[in-house]
Amino acid sequence: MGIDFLPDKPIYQQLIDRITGAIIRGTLQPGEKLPSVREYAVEAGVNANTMQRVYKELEQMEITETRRGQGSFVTGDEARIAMLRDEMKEQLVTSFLQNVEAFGFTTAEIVEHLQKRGDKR
Amino acid sequence: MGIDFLPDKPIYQQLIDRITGAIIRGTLQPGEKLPSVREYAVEAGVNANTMQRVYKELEQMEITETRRGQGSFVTGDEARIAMLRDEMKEQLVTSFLQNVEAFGFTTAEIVEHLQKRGDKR
Amino acid sequence: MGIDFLPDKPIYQQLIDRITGAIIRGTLQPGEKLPSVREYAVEAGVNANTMQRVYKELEQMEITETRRGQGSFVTGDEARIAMLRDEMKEQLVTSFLQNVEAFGFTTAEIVEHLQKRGDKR
Amino acid sequence: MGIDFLPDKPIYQQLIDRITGAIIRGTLQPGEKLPSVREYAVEAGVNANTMQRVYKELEQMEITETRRGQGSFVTGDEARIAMLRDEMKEQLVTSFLQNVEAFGFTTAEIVEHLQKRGDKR
DNA sequence: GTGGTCTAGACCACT
DNA sequence: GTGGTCTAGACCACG
Repeated sequence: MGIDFLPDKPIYQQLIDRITGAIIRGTLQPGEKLPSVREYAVEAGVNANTMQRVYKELEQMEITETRRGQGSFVTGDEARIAMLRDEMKEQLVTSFLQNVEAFGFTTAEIVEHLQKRGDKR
Repeated sequence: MGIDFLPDKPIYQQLIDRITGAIIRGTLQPGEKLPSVREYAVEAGVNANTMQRVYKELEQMEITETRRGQGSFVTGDEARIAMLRDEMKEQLVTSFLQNVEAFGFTTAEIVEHLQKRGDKR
Repeated sequence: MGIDFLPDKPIYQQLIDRITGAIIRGTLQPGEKLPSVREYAVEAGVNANTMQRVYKELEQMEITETRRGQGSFVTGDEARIAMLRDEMKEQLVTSFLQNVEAFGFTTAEIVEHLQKRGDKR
Repeated sequence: MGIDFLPDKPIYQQLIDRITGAIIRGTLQPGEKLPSVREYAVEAGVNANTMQRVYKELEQMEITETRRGQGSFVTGDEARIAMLRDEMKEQLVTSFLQNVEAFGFTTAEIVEHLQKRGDKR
């Protein structure tokens, strides 16, 4: 109980990423109920307001739905989830490539390094 | 005049990255003199305090040296630069892989996407 | 079975509006019996407590009467219904005009838009 | 000093509407600087966090831009503002018509009432 | 018991 | 001095 958060990224952002990841991965299924704000807050070891903000942003991203008095649910719209997956991948790769270029590496060089590292796991 | 900065990364950090990149790439040669704080601040369109901080941090990373009354210079220590290059690459790839895993993508899938994107430019 | 509710207005309020509308429109006649709380709750797909609250508020507005053991009935007082109709219209228009002004639109501009939209249906 | 807020609408929402209205109306010009979060909070008589939330949502709506350490500014993109104006009008009219129909009034009847009221001002 | 709003106040990052 | 994050805790609206 209690999640380890990185120091240089907002906690609420890390929580959003974590939940988004679980949905993309299928750990959280379409239509599945999320823990209540308060439950999750305790589990993650953060303040309930922080968790509330997380859920609110997830809803604005249209990847969860909130039903008053009933809780939050993963969207049932599987196409939306598939789209989200692509968006995340795109975004991940784009910002990575921006950095790669900013530092003057070639894509080939990086991919090589990447595969070496990826294989070891 | 004026650099385009990304909105969600500190400006001073982006400037550090930019200069570091130029050194790694060789655009800035070992021992070469950097522009003065004021010059560079004007050129980049940022506050002089911000630029001052950038130079200070570069010096702490030991990739530039400040000679009193003469300005800042890229370190002449080429081994240090080569090391820096490797550090940056390592760090870039590591944090990327962390994200890739966090979101449940496979390295293979990402590399494929990466190559598609990298080729087009 | 099951009514589509707007997400940002209380369900009980939407139900009150819906029944009030039916009475104003004459779909529900003066003196006519309303469905039982349970029946209507099932039909609308809401919690019975919610429906209970709806009926209670309708009675407080004096547009329905509850006869013990027999159920709820639309008031027989037709003058009351006519008055209700005017009240609703007044209230609707007033709050609309408040918004129109708050956002700096002119009444003429809005009416024009309104007629365009109203005609198409 | 201190704004009068309606009791049945979130304060932060009313503040968003108020600022949006000022922008649409031109009271706040494109590119103009908004008061700082703290200043406005004092002026409106609300907590600084509430105001912060308001500014954040305005930014998400892309009608203001935040520059770190410098404050918030109305977007300079006039097309965006024009679009916003249309969106607001559309939304206002749509929700109004929904209510009109829900209560069984005809558009003609309402427009007539609206013009009578609008003329008196 | 659920989510939503608001306040109060601390502390940090950035320019 | 600016915006951004986080905590703590109260109170309300809803089902």
